[in-house]
Amino acid sequence: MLPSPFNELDKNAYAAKTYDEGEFVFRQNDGPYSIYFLQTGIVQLERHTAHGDKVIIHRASEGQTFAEASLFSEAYHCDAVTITHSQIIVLQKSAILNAMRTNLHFAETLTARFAHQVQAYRHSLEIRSTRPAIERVYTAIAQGMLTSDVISLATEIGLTHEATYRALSELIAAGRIRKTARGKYSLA
Amino acid sequence: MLPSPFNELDKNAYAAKTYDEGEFVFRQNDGPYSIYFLQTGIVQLERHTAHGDKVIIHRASEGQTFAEASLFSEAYHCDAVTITHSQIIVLQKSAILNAMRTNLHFAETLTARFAHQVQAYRHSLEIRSTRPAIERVYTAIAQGMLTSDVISLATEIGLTHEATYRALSELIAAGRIRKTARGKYSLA
DNA sequence: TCCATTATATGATCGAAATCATATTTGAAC
DNA sequence: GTTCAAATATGATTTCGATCATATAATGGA
Repeated sequence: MLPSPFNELDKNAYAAKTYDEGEFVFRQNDGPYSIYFLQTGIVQLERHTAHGDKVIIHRASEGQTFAEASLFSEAYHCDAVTITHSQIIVLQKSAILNAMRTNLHFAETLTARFAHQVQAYRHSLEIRSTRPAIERVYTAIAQGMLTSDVISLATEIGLTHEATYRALSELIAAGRIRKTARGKYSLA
Repeated sequence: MLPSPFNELDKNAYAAKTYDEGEFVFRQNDGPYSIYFLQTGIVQLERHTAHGDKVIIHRASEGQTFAEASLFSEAYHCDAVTITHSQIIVLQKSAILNAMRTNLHFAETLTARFAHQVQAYRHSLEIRSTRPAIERVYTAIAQGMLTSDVISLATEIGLTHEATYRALSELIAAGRIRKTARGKYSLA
């Protein structure tokens, strides 16, 4: 349920909590006390500038952890607000830091998790910079990114699903991919 | 010169190397032996699919490290090719893993580095998804992202410099920002 | 089984940003 | 001081993808 290495933590190192839409999970300059695993829902991380402008830093979605960097800072640097009703596992910062210091395997697995996330985000940025859309979709198919449905893929690569469906049609017409089933495609 | 915590490594844990344009820094399925700090130049990470398509995973630019995730894998999963003549510091994987296991401070600083990179990439993805361009540029200015020149900012936020200059003009016309000097702007 | 919802798919239109072009300003190099 | 390159800036045009619309097929629940 919890992603590795957090599943190795002692049970009392974390607790499940539910939040209504619009609740604050934490506030800028608070704590930081915890990092978070979002089981269901959406949480938005926002910062307020000196001029009062709201800046959205990140939108966390289901299955993601957030506020990891607060493990290494003296305060949260943004607000976290639930956009929908959300179920969140709250992981004690102190417990994680302690596990990092006393459990070499935990420490290494956590570092690996972050390193792989860096890799994945770089990849995401790269594919989102691929233009035009037809090449972006082709690249995504070539990499086997169409694992669930086309709409999810579209979101992942930063296109509307309409643009993605159109690109898929054009790729078929050009003989570059084949349709193997409804919503399933493979390279020609 | 080397970003923290790599500057704490023993001198013989790394070595500077120069590569001509088009040279391979490493190849898919090799090693992995090392991670890399790119001092000057551009390095492209590419993968080849079963169908022979080249997929660009990431373009590393000056001042960045790359292939960090290979610390935790049994082989490089892509090729690294220099796009321009490049100066690279090659850091021994074994030395880094050793430092992680024997030096708690090194381990924690490395984990923090990755966590902060995750945070930065999430932020980058978020701002790049901000539409229209004028709001993206405003958000960037509000966050103080214009630290060097407009062209660099444009690249950072995923716009052409023309679009960025135009957005800046419109923001001035709308009274939302002020021009403080050539190429310098602040919130109105 | 029927109904509601979601995914798939394509058509039409529009607008935003890329592209191409050009001028000016500035700073660095010689 | 002059030259050259790079950054700043704006204009004209085009194109790509977003948006809005609509239809069908599949899926899950009552």
